[in-house]
Amino acid sequence: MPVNLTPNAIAAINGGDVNSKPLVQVLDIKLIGSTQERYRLLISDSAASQHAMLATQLNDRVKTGAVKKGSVVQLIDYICSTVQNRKIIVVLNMETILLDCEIIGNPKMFTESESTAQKPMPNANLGNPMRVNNFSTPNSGNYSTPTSNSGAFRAPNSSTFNTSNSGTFGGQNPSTFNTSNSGTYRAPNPSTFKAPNVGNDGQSFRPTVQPPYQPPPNYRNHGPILKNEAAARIIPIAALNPYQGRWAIKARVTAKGDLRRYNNARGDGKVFSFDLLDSDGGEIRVTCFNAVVDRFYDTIEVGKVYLISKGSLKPARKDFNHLKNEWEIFLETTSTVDLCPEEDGSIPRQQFSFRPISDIENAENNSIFDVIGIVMSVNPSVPIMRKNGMETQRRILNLKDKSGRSIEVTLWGEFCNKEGQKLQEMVDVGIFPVLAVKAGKVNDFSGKSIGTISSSQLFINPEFPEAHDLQEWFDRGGKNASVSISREFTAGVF
DNA sequence: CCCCCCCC
Repeated sequence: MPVNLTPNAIAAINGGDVNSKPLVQVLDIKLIGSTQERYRLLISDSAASQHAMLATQLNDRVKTGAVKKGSVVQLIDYICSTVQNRKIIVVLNMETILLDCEIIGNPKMFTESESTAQKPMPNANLGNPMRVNNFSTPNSGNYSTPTSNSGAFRAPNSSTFNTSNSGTFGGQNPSTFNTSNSGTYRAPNPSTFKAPNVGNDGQSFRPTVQPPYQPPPNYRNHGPILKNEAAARIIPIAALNPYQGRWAIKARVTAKGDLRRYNNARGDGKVFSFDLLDSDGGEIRVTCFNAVVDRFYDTIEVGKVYLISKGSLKPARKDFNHLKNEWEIFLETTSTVDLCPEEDGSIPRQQFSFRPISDIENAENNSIFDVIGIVMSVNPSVPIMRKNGMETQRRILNLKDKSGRSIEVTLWGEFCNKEGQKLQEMVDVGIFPVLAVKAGKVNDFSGKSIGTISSSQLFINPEFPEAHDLQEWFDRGGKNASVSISREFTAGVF
């Protein structure tokens, strides 16, 4: 991951700076000290390097592997002092931003002569002029077009798409739409399509590490701020780990699970989870229990962007969590969740990895798929009594794609009354809408079908290139030919 | 700390 170390940081610290919280890289770590165990680091700002003593309370960071050779760290509390006529940096507190990183730049050992010539350290981490951000388009919350829409969708302006190898930018450029080879692409925010085509010049990528999180104005200036409560830097979700002290992430909610109550040997309680995606494509599940549910459940809305900090990281249980992250965040009462009211076009609404329906034929039971197809028929919602005695809604529809296969899609719960209802109304008047299913779960009861789970999302007539291709295929005759891979062909109105 | 994702 690309990182910009703070330019001139070493010289600035030698010149007395104690406030800049620079990003530096750890080039080396040595255990020293005779009476007390102590670590000496060699730190670099990519141009200059210098030795630094680690405060002993941070020894565990080295021992647990939370910081190692190559790590990019943010110095939080530090001071340059002279020991035996040599200047040395003492690191009192720091955060690991990236655990592993190639050596950045070609740092040379810092010398005093440079210190006299030191320039003020630019506050490079407090803002990035390259950053393309903050489209003012309101947050629409979903891609769905209104029911009254004829089913036609507006093809996005092709000039805002980058169908070549845009991997260099990692999808960070909000105007970039990476549809290269893997079949994975990141659905841009709708506002992206209306944005001017800026930043494709190769100059506009921004470092992965983002500016420090500033608390909302109404929480500022409420008495003195303790030094260790200074704003945590926003880091990529992909860089989160349990050994990190303070962190903040800025991410969009891509899915929100229902509030569930449980009763087990440990007692009873309530729980809900939601899924996050950030501008670097990192994803992670967040879970809240009991009092924390009360605190955050109503705040969290799908499609909105939040600044989140002070949660704890636990290993993700892969059997219950399909997100690409080995960790899961548990929020606590001290955690903060702050809505970012301004739309951030750099964070996609979803990342898709569409697979042809024909692939599901041989897919493992319970595997998770993203599919996109044309809705051929929609059955009415029916109440289903669950084995635990709770009633829920079920609605089955039939989805067909260019692979020439169709499949039953089972909507559960609220999906029946929201998207399901809308889809039924469209099909009832002869419109065959495009439906994208994010994170559907494969079921193999008598043939294959796919069902919604709490992480699922449905998009009706989305403005994706795939949707456009599908519609064309459909109009050219795809409408009339397909083979179902589900147990019964849901004979519909076509 | 949950862990349900449902039905035939």
